[in-house]
Amino acid sequence: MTSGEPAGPEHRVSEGHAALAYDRIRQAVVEGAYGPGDRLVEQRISEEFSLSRTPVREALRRLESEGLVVFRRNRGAAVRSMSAEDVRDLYELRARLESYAAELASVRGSIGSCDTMDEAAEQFERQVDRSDDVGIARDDRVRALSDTNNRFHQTIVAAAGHERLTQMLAGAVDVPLVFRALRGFERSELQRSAEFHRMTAHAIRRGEGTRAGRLMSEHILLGRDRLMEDLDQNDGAGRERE
Amino acid sequence: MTSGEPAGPEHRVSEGHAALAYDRIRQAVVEGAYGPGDRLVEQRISEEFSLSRTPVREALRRLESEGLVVFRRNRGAAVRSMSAEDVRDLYELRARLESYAAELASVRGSIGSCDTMDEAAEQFERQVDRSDDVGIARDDRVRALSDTNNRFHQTIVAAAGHERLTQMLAGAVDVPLVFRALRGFERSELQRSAEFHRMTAHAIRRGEGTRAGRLMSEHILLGRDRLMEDLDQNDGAGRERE
DNA sequence: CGAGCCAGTTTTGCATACAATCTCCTCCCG
DNA sequence: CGGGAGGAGATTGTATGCAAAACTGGCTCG
Repeated sequence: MTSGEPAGPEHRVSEGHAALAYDRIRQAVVEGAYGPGDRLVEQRISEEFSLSRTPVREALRRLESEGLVVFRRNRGAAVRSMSAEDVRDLYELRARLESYAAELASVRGSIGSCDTMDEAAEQFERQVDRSDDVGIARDDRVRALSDTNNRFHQTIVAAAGHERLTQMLAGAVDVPLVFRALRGFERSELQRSAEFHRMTAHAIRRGEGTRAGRLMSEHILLGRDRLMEDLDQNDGAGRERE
Repeated sequence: MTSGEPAGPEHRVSEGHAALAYDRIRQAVVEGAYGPGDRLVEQRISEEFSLSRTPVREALRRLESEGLVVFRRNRGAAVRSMSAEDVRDLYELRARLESYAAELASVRGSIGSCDTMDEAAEQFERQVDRSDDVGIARDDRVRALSDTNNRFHQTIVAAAGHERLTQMLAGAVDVPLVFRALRGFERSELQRSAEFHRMTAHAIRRGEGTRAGRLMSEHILLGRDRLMEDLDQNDGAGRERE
């Protein structure tokens, strides 16, 4: 191992340095610490994390395969920037994939996964109800909401029991955008999302795959519509070069 | 560059060693030179291609993200082996994605892409008609058929103009299986495929997205059914361990 | 005779070194 | 004063070295 971890065996590297770099870069991109178009220079990142370039490079290529960053030959990685059309397309793709996942979960899901799903839906609802609390910083509330939302969706995807689909959804759910969308939601919109979560979960539990799929699709497309308004207002064209 | 290229500037490395390794490993996997479960040892492969391990490793991770190989921590890469259920699931996923692509192509496709599509469909048909020729080795015929088939499908995907979808289909179309499926097709089944190609192309050209999507889906699911019979007969359970 | 364990080998995962390419800035010439 | 050649610095792409982890085989001990 390198120097730099003086004492403390609690610094687990159990998943390897590449996975660690992946997690941290991903989080930075998701939360917007690196904005669209920003270059991700291997040397700088590796110094930032006290690693060599090798695992950083590996992490970047993995993020590329998930669509979060783009590579250009001899120019390295940069955070992907998307036009409004790209966002629209991506959300429709996601809607179809998660709709499929919901259908499968209706057929294959276990009781346990249904319980987890319900639990996440209820927690989401509680967090929405408490969304007026001034005790917590807005960003922290959004982050908690985002985590719970992800947990709900991921539970369904896992219940579908389709490895390839799971892998693809990791690349189709543009987490930076979901984060941003949740941030811009009004309370009533959050409540509507919670409603869709409940309805979808209910359909899945009853094994009504087609309805579950349609609800999920509609849920995601509603989110898309709201996000598109946001993008139109704030970014104008939403196009960033380089 | 390394030694080993004494004379001749024609040895273009224009795309980089990693891309070269990617192409060659991929081809080996697709055509079955490496079978499911075979380990892909970095050292051996790099010697085989006269490269260092670095680009080979990068190529392997890329193939992993496309689902052709699997990695296990500290155990490296192996060709992915799939159960019959996995194959069934994968084909349904592909059917949905390509169905979406066909819908989009109906709306967004240019005249030029329609022409390319028709041309590929016609070539496929001609190759099917000539599939009795004894002048050509069976494997070469299948390879040509596979190439043309890929060209048809990829033209539609390209016409959809959805970058992310394109990327995903690269990982959802399990080329080894498609190759194998075509290999097992009877002449009548090939003719039916050609028929579906024509019908789908027609629907796309007329802008009837829903029909195009359904035809594409049915086309792919028919291929799946045929392949599943094959797998059931030849592999028994189709499960291979380590 | 079988289970467990220890050493040797293989292979991965990470670090580092080096060469090729790109970028950008300067400087010279028209 | 503008534009292009060229060189310095920055950054990627590839090669290689090394330590840790996993597999293999044989040995001991029950």
